[in-house]
Amino acid sequence: MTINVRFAPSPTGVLHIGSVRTALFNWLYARHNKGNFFLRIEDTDKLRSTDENTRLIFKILEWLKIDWDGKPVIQSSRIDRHKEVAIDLVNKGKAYYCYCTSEELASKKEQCLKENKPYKYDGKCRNSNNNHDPNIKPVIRLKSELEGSTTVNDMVQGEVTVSNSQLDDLVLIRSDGTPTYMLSVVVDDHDMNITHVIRGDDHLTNTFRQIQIYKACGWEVPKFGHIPLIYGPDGAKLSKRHGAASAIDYMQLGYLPEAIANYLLRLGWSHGNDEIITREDAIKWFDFDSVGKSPSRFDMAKLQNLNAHYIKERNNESLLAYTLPFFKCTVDEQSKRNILKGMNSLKERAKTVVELADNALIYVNSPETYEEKCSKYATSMHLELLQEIVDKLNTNEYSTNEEELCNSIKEFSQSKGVKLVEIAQAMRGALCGKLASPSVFEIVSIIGKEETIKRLKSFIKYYSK
RNA sequence: GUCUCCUUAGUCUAGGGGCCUAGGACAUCGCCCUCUCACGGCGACAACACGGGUUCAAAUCCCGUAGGAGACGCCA
Repeated sequence: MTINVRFAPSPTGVLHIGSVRTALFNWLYARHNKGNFFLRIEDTDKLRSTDENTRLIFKILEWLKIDWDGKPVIQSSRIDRHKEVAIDLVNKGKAYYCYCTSEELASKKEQCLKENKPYKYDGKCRNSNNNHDPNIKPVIRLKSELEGSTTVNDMVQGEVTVSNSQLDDLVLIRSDGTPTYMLSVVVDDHDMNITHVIRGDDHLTNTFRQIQIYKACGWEVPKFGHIPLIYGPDGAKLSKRHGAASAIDYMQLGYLPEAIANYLLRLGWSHGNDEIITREDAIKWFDFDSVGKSPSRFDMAKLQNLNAHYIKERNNESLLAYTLPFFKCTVDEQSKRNILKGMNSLKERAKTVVELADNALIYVNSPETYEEKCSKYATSMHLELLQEIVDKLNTNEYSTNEEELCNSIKEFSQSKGVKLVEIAQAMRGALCGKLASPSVFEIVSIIGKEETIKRLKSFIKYYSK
């Protein structure tokens, strides 16, 4: 039997990072089992759904290389089918028209709240379809089972049973004639031949209601896997105030898709002590036995660590290409070549590509400003030393070969009785405008004699005033 | 409130009666390397929510308690 799974986000908001993990788990499960991974856009809430959000869903999945099979199903295009199923259920006596108004129900609900009783639709219209106001547009409700219990054998949560007395007659079709989410998911999952419904565990209790719809329709109930949610560092729902909740934010923050995927995979799933997991291994190893039941918190520090790892792992050319859009200025061809030359050193200093682009600026422009701390290495002594280096560079006494220059400057510092760090830091300030960077000798070797002299002179001039 | 689920260091987790003096990773701290910042290497700190059982033996099984989360819409 072919395994069919689906990812069914609704474009009513920006794609949440937790949803991305749901997509990942679905995708991994499908690929592991050589099944299909379908995509369905649940856009039936037309008021809140936007095309922009839909576009972003595709963009992020593509970015993460989570590819889907076939064409995405647009739920709103299937409304007629959903209605048809509901009408059919009414005809079979499995559902009924309910003429209770929202106001009426709201007051009943309030009453229950006051009395501290759990609210449930009382089933007023279930058996009495007479004497209703013809002006009222009815909803269609499912006649759910009153007795017994419903059990889900969940791939993650295990066996979970709920008494049917907890469930009420849910609305299938709203009074405006549109189908509800509960109906739509069930019909679509059935029609799409979904064999395994893998989603966030906020849907676990919905599942019991949905199973009743399956049963009423006489359809086979798929397998379910409800994965725990992801929370923010404080245990509350992950949101903007924790840094970022939407997947697109992480893209813009300079995280690599492979880092996000690896991080998300390890949140709630594990394979022994493995931390860095390739796509291939993830597909090979992924299963629901190793998905934990407890919710996890999002930890930026660990994501950063993983991101730093994947930055180092990327080859320099592809990393540069990926980083280019993150530069705040244009990067000409010569600068690109220089960045590439210094990339090995740049790589190990960056936790995000935003940082990488920032640090790579030394190969694009001369420093525009000097960090306050630079003044510590701009005393008259430092400036004199730098001037001597400028002169020796000018007369070619010093070469710009990294190793040779390093040796020369070391000798120079010894002859002057000055610690190497004093000279190196002064040079760093002059070359970078700040006191943290790759090796100054490497920088000189990359930007070359002219540029080096220019930057040293500017520094001397700036601090001579 | 009702129902459902969860609980190993700050965080992600391994573990499924004896291999546990509880393992790994991130974070933190220290040392080494060192032209700065990083990388890397070495090391340290740090957890079985609590209370009862069952058993020769419990992080592991059972029952309570506490805490947390989710659901209870004509939202999805």
